Amino acid sequence: MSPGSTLCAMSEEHLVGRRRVGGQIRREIMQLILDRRLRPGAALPTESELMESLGVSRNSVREALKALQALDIVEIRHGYGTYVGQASLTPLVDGLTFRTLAQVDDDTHALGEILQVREVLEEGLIRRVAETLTDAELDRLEAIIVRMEEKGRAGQAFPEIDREFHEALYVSLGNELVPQLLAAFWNVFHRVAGVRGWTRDPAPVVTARRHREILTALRARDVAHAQRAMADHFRGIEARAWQETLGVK
Amino acid sequence: MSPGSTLCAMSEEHLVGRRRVGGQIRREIMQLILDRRLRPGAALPTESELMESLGVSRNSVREALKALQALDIVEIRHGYGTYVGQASLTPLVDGLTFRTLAQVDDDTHALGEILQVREVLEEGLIRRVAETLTDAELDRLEAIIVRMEEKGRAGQAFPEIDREFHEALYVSLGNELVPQLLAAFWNVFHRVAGVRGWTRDPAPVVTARRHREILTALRARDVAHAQRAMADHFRGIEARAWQETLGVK
DNA sequence: GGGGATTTGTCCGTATGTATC
DNA sequence: CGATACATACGGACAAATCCC
Repeated sequence: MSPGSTLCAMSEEHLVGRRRVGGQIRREIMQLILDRRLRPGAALPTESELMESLGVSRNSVREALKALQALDIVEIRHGYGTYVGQASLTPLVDGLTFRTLAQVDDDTHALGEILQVREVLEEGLIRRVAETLTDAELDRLEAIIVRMEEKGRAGQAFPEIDREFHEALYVSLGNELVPQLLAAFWNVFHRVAGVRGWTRDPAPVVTARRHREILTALRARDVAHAQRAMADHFRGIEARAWQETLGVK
Repeated sequence: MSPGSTLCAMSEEHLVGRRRVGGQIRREIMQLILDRRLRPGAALPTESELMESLGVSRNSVREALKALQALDIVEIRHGYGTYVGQASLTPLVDGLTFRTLAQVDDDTHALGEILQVREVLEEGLIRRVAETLTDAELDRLEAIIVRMEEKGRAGQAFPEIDREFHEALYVSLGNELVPQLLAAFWNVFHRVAGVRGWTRDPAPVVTARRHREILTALRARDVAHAQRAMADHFRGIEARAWQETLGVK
């Protein structure tokens, strides 16, 4: 396949002298990255070089780069250069956070939808890892839960440890997208919670116990039990969130 | 809570005369939408008005708007105005498509990860809807499958009908995020397949039969059967995709 | 259908801040 | 420290698209 044709069917020649439409320059820069096989972290041409090679002004190049930056497809370092980005799920987090916050009257519904997706995902995922988890991985989860319990006894919340647990749970899948998606949903939930001024977990000991329950089921290779424990965990999250919502109202 | 402080802790006064960093203007425009309770489709201030109210040049405003446009948070209509966008999952589709295409050597892995997430989601979702689907909804699914079978007998592929089926399957959940997420993954998969030049479904009759199997299980309220049928469906998709990949190699 | 007003799209030139060497 | 390369920002100008009268 000839370069320059995967993202856009229109060839370069047809654009000579004609004004580009929509996000044309954006797509051309993406195509440039693909054609040159640039990896995340690799340097892009400078703005001046892009101006010349694309035949557009600096402003147009910058607007396209800013759009690609918002998608985490490129990373711009002030005074240094532009580089290929990680194409992370940051735009998903930004979009979902904004959409949830925009539902000022009832964001409970939007948050509930995100929570339901997380629950469906984790319930299905834990079934898949329950049979393949090694003893070493179980021990790693054990260590994380011990830290949870310590924090819980001290009456402190542990959002980061919670996140770490769910991430460590699914490493054995070898699926890079899964932890990124879960982290994205987790971030949206906690960012919204932060903006809304919700208080920390009021009963960290209970939360730690729910995680312990999941690990116990996994050690026993009891898939059904693990799924139920995960579902209970989400019931707890829902209860906390909805209680806070009512409290604010 | 006072306006202008939910997305950014720094107050306006601290910015007077000081240069903004990173996506500051972007966040200020988002905050403006939130503060004014602007709904999707509502008109934003013009670029000139934003220049004045934010105290920055037109170029800076435009770069911020272009970034928000990439996130589908605003929609820009040439010669008309700027409007609040739908905050759809378009950026997720763009990002995942780019990331998959960037893995030139083996995109099988990246595509497989997306497929696995879709499978986990749909397997868990079908369990939830299996008990609540009404007869009317089952009849609607029936009608969709009939169209599939007609296309299949004619030897034609039916990607759009396939998508329609999976969307109709989960409307009873009342979760708006679910069909959007599934559609996003579906779009990434088929856009990559299109760029890679993969041929259409070689055996549409078989694909139609797998969908029929899902509906049969749902009519019988047989949750386990429905889950198995859905899993089989995905085995079929994987087989097709991997076969194509090997064929290209 | 025509014309004027409004708004976004593109471009140029210049000055400034920033990071690397 | 200076020199260089680069991104950031500003102001002005004109073109293109859309809407309204």
